[in-house]
Amino acid sequence: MKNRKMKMARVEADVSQEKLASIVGVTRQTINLIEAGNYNPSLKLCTAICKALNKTLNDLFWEE
Amino acid sequence: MKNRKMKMARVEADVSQEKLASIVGVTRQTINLIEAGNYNPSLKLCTAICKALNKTLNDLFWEE
DNA sequence: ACAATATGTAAGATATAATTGACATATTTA
DNA sequence: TAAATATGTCAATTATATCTTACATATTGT
Repeated sequence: MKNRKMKMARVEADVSQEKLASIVGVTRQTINLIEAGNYNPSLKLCTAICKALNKTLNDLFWEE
Repeated sequence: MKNRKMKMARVEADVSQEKLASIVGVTRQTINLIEAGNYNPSLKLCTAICKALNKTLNDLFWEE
């Protein structure tokens, strides 16, 4: 399933996929894939994304 | 750095590394490595561990 | 309308998470 | 004390996250 929470947080922070990618040190495609879902990123990457967007793991990656 | 929070949650739930491993579908060594630190598990695995121990991502894997 | 920027996907290569098997040391329990 | 059970760690292999390159479609601004 798509990760809408992450996309919303990114758009709210007004950063492009490419900008976020460069901040956290991955490629644009990786960010795109995470938002598109059917992907299983590493904890380190999830944490870096959260910090870049001023969110926590539960905010962006916890379901239910 | 070691993941003390996860180890404490596991011990509190009274499950061995091996038991937890079988619940979440990985090997004992993988659980051991995560608790020992210097490891970067996948989001899916982190989530499975949290649910097995009745914790959230922030409880076990969020720093600061 | 055009140009620039942003997004969605794909195939093949590389890095690394996770496995398997194995052995040693603790820790618990009879 | 002895026997289980649990933990720590290693080397070699396999599975998969991430990279690279590339192309297409949206979207935004001039």
